[in-house]
Amino acid sequence: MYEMQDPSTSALTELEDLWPPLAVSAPRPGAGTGQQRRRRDTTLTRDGIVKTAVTLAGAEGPAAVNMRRIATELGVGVMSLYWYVADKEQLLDLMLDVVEGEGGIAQVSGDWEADFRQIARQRRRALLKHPWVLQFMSGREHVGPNALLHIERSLSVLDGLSLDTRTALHILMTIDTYVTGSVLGELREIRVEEVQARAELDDSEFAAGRREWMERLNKSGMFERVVRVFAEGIDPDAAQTRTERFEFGLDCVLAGIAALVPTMHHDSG
Amino acid sequence: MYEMQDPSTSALTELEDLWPPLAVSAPRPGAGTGQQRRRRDTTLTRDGIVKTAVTLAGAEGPAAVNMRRIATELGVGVMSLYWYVADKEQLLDLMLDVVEGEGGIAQVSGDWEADFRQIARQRRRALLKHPWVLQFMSGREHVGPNALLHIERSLSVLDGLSLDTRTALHILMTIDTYVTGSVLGELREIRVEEVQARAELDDSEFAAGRREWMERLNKSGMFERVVRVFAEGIDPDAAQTRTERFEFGLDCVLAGIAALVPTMHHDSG
DNA sequence: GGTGTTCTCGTACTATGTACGATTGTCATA
DNA sequence: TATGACAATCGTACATAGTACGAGAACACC
Repeated sequence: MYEMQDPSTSALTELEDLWPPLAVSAPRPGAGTGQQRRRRDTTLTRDGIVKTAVTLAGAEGPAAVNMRRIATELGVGVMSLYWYVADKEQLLDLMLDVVEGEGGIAQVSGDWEADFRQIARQRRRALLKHPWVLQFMSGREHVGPNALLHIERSLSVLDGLSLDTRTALHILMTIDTYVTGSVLGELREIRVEEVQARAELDDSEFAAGRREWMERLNKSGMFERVVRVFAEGIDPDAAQTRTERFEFGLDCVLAGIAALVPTMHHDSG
Repeated sequence: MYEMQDPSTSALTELEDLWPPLAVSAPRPGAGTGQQRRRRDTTLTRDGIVKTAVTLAGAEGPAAVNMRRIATELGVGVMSLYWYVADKEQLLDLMLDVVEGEGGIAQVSGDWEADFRQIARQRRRALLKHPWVLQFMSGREHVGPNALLHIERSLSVLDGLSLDTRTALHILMTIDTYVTGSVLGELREIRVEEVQARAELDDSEFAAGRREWMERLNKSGMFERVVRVFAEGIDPDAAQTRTERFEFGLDCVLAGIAALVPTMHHDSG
């Protein structure tokens, strides 16, 4: 299933004051600084809470991320968490930014196409490693410090092309959009596969249901091509196929950008 | 805010038996067929429930979609819903497929690039019109009949290129991936804008907080380019910019595909 | 009227997030 | 060393979800 991991939240504390206003207010005065006040062996800290939440999400899925469970995991009372975290929303924001910062900062080689390919792959890897991220991300703003670092780094890749700012942003978001959407689809596929695998254990009924479904689709006459796709059978190496597909799409996007760069707005400077 | 709308769920009933097994089991025997049994003026039906839920989501956002509220809206007891719908998950699946079928089926012109552009735009429009869809979609499989129709139609666009099935699927998913990811980002932006607009009413504090934030970013020295982007100011016509950006990315994706088509695997037939 | 099926829904249980406020440990000062 | 202020902890309680259970009403057919 998932492997336990030890998320590095080191960057979290030092960048703490780079969060936008209203998003992640600092903990109550003096909280999290750790040292002076301690009454139990395991001092509670915001980082500790976030780290636990991330680990928990990775190990048992997003559903396990609830305040009571986190508190239990840390051996503290539920409401103690609220000293360090305004509410669950804020905790989720903090969790997301941990993942955002996980990959570290890639080197910029000067070849923007290669650089973007690298960045895109790394981001895909991170999102696949933490399937819960997209679940929590949908519908959140998320401009934590590590997300900003990601943007800054990506913008720097385009330095050589002297594009104007808006165009550069378009390019970034186009790529990021592709990666996000892609992983979203991949995770959906993976989940479906898991369901199938589980159902195929007592396969008779499931397989029969599925066959009957295909039958109905076929009879309706409206799904000629879809039926053909299904008939080709399940992919023996689905993961490999997904990677290929990702690379394929990435090729398309990058090739498209490369083709259009000459026609783009350039910096007037 | 949102406008009330009357989702056309007509296609829902006739396509009901095209759902995959395990996903959306039919309602209890004879339920939803409507006619014979009625005891109150407003006969409860599965379609009616789904339609109400969709309208509710559009009018008051995804948070308003809960069983008690839907029941109230229909003037029935909460548990009555469960005669027609296995659980909330199933209801969400049904809701998604309503939106999926909303745009109707586009004509296929023969120019695959133009056709895909059309399909992509239509899908974007649908997703922007129902912002709750992506919220509910993330992490669901969703292969309802209307989704299948969408796939079938898209596959038919590629008929002329005689690509092998897998490659054709790659292309579809690349485009769909782009659209999904794009709208995901757009909605996030829109939500942020709403928050800002609301906060700018009592602007002093918000503006100050924001200014201070930029200050901190600037001082850290790590966000040269990001700060420059922010400094350029907020977009006066954000919606227009988003459309431009969408079209820009779509151009990139399509251009990329066009460039790579000659190198792709083709049908052996 | 009797009987079985279809449909309705009140009640109650199980999560959840979190407001409130009592309580306790710690430090700076008197 | 005593004391007051503050940092931090957490038990209790409430509101809002989904939904299991099973009693009963309405209906069809005999």
